[in-house]
Amino acid sequence: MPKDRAPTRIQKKNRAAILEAALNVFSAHGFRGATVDQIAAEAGLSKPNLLYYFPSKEAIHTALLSGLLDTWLAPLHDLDENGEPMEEILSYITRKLQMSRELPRESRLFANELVQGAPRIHDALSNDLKALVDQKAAVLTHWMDQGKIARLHPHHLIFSIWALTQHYADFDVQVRAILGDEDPFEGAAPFIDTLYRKLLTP
Amino acid sequence: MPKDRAPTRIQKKNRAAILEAALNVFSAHGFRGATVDQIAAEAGLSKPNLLYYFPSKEAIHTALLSGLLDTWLAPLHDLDENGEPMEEILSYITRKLQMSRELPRESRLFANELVQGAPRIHDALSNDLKALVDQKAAVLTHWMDQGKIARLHPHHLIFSIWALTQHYADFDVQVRAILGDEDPFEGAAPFIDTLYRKLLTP
DNA sequence: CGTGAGTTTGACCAGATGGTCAAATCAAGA
DNA sequence: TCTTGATTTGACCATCTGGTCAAACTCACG
Repeated sequence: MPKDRAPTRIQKKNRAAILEAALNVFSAHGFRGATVDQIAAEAGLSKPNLLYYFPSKEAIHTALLSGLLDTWLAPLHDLDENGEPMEEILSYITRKLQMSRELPRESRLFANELVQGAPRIHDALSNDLKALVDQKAAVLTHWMDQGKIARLHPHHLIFSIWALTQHYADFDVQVRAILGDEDPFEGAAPFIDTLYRKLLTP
Repeated sequence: MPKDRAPTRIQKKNRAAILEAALNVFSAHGFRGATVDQIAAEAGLSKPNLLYYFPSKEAIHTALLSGLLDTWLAPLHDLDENGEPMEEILSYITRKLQMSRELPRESRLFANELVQGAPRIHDALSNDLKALVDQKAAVLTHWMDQGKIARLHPHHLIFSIWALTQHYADFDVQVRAILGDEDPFEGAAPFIDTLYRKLLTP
């Protein structure tokens, strides 16, 4: 394992290649379904070489998840309590849907983890995520108190946004099997926009 | 393997125990993450004994999925084109949400399969499921033409119902981590009901 | 009972998989 | 160029896993 110094050119390149490959493989097959050989091959490294950069399969997975969690929650984080309520929420929704289109692997990585009980990120959920959601729920409640948006259960409002947007990334195969040639996001964007306009109008 | 005769008392009991155990294990760990030993142990059988009833791990999985698909789609199947539109749809939603509460393992079984690209049920999706959804989408469109419900993309309307209801089964850990003690379904039911009343009112 | 089909099991196997290690090779600064 | 740490690899290992098999056991029924 490399010492504690600044990462070399090669270290940077290989670590990045490994994480990129791991994202492909873990998101497509889940933790248990992914093999170190597969990740190594996709990263263009031999298995022992890969294990020179990360001590174990688990370590790769952990590095991936924690590295992506911030990216994943950024849109919610950006929800601005000083902005125009309806506009803020619709823009949050747009960004989430965009992430489902542009980062489906990340979405499925988390989906895989969650659907199997989140054995490796349970802490992050009940600490960091809960704190963030509670905070934003308070903002939503405040907007409701002001009569700016319809009164609804703020947590379930957030869940509904997650469900509606991530569905298109996580269950992509199903959506495409049913829609055929039609681009899922073409129809999803206006549908979801309409839905929340109607729902949130007081 | 037992002959082609009527199943004996023991066969019935053991097959049922195996499928029940398999549902537990597959829904919690996915196909690849589940082991035959685990299923056998949970069914109270030895591994060779289990493989006396099903020829392979794959066969158990297939039997489970195809056995449950009908159950899973029954609520949509029951959507009655001759019923009162709003009432029919809201009742469909209620039944779907109820399934998330009462049959979360089944939901996660399909979720696991779908999120990993549905390698084992791709055919069922683009044939049976697509046909059913297209047919019900036509019913929805008809109701929209009659002005009974708001005009929306029918397929995405169906997707939204799936997303909102199944979210509570598939991502149960996340929902509970955020809600704490609060019962997810207590809040979800009225939230979703309100949502669709607002959305569908012309 | 006795008997034949149905059921169960311990021992076993081959391949896959996560991980190790010493030796070989490479790269960059003195 | 030489040296030293960084990088890479082939060979190897223990364990896990899906699956097999022959032998043993049990059950239902004539």
